[in-house]
Amino acid sequence: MRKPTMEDVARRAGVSRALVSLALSGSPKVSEQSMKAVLEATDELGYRPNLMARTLASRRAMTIGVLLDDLHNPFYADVADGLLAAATEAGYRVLFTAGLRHGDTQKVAVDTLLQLHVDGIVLVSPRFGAVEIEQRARHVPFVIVGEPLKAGVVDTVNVDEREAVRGVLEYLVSIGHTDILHIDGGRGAASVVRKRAYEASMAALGLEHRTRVVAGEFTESAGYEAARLLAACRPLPTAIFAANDLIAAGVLDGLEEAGVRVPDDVSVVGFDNTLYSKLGRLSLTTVDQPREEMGRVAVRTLLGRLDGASAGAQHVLGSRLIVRGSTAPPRAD
Amino acid sequence: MRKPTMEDVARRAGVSRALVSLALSGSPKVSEQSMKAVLEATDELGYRPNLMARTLASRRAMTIGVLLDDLHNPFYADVADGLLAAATEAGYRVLFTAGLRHGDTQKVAVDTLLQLHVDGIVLVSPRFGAVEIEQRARHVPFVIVGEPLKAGVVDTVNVDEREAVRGVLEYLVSIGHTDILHIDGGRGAASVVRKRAYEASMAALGLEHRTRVVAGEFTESAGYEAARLLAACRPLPTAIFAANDLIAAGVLDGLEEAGVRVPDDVSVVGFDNTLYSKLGRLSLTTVDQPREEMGRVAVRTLLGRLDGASAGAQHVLGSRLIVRGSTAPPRAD
DNA sequence: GTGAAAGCGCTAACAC
DNA sequence: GTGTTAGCGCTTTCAC
Repeated sequence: MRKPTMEDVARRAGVSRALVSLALSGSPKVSEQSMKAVLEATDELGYRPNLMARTLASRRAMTIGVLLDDLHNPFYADVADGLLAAATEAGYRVLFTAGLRHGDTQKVAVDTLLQLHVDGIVLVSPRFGAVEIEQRARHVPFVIVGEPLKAGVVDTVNVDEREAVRGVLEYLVSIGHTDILHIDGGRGAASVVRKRAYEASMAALGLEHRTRVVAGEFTESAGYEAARLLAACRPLPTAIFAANDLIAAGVLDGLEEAGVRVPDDVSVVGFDNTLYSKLGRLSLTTVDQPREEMGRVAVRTLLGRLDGASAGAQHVLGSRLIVRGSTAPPRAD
Repeated sequence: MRKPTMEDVARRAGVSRALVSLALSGSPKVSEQSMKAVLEATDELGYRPNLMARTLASRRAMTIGVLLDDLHNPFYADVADGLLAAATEAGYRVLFTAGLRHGDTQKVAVDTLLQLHVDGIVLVSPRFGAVEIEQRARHVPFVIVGEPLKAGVVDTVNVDEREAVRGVLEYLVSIGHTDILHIDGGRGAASVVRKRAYEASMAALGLEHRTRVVAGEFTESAGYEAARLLAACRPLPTAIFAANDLIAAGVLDGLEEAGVRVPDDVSVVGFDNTLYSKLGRLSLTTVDQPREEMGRVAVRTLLGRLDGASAGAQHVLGSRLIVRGSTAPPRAD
């Protein structure tokens, strides 16, 4: 069960190691005969070049490492598609890591990538802070997606969250809402940005006194819990702005169970335009981010860095509000 | 931007390379003083041991490679959680790869894993055949999850799909359905197994003449399309058994748009008990697989192989039917 | 065209 | 306790 090495291939093909190396990298200065012998030996033995040895010797891994925050959230799947497509086109491999949903395992996952000495690292919505990121970004280019950092040593790819959130609130106000509550996504930076944007927009719209935030987490069950609690309080808000679609989906669930109708009694807005928001009878008003494109831009940025570009680029892509069936003017009572 | 090596650390700490190696692996025979010097040098330089070099020298990667079929399907996220948890407990890292949703990129993804010379590989619902798998499993242990192969050189982890499908059909028949249509998931083996099981169960229940299969794919949009087509045909089946929850969710969507009510006009059953089936107003009758446990068993099996166990184990875990609101007795007309 | 030899960053024997 | 040495499997000059 010992894995065949280039030495084995060379012996079997009756040539030297160096020639095998040349042959496999498609060098033009290998005779047809040798080429054929090498290729034959290669697949008779089921030989695969050892990427570690190759990387060590050539000092290029041709690999991009990606940390995905949460495999449960389809948002990341689309970003991953974009990453994968762009990397593949450029001849790079992609290796994904993830932490467990709870706890502090994401940093460990990134360290794996770091230790693998991949050529560059993309963090998709990491749940740890700028300090820890920057201290890791000393020797390899980092691109952060979906986490609005005050970039310096890293590059970032985001939508303008403040503008997106303001768009949501302006829309809700335009159809008559004033009592708009926010369910946030926890202590992560992404959540904090949305919460701050909510607060700022409420203030800008003259609704500072109506500002209400319920603490949540980026999961469906957090939304469900929040909704169950809210449903028991009077007065109900006339609209709920959830920090993402998963939360919003949970909210719809919880409200329905409590006999609160959407959008008749309460309007609900999500964020991300994931599959969830379109699914089944959900029809969720939400904010669309160009997820795949974010992945592609991240890879392009990384490759740029590898080509010598300096760090600190901040790519801001456009988002748009998608109005569906979960929002309506408030009841006139 | 050159990455610091163990040599750099050694120089800075004023000791030899070997001692750094010992210190970092926590050997007890390193003086406190040296230990301190090494640790200091290590984080002043931001040093990370090069996993490639380490693996090359020690011939153990302490890493498990995992191919995930589709990041969009939350089923795999749960399996991944189980894999990650079990591997971490055992001191192994996990590296994930994925192919693009369409095309032939999965094999490339597995080849990356192979070339990395990870200690073992888990394939979660791979979309390529036994031949290609076995030819890759010559030099490293493989465990296949969610793909019922006639194992030999690989191990497998599955639920008894035939039994699960029969359970679905027996339930539907028991509440009065006889006209039960199946939407399949494409040409992959997993889909074929479910389709065959559907056909066999229909026959066993004396409903051979009612057997009807619509070709699909494991996506929501495939379900949606199928439903739109079906809705235009008369007579409608009284029940639809979709090959997974994504398809079923799409079916619900498509039927609703066409004015067909569920479960009043048609009952719908999915497969996987993913988040989708519980979400929002979906309430889908479905089959629950112990997803996380499947991941854990896969890792345990792999570690067993690494410990010298022979290949060919076939783990069959239990599944159960979850009845929710998308099924009811057919209308009496 | 082809082979010999050095070296990528590390571990593991083995000396001292 | 600490340093020396020989590889791990490969790429990459540089001769021939």
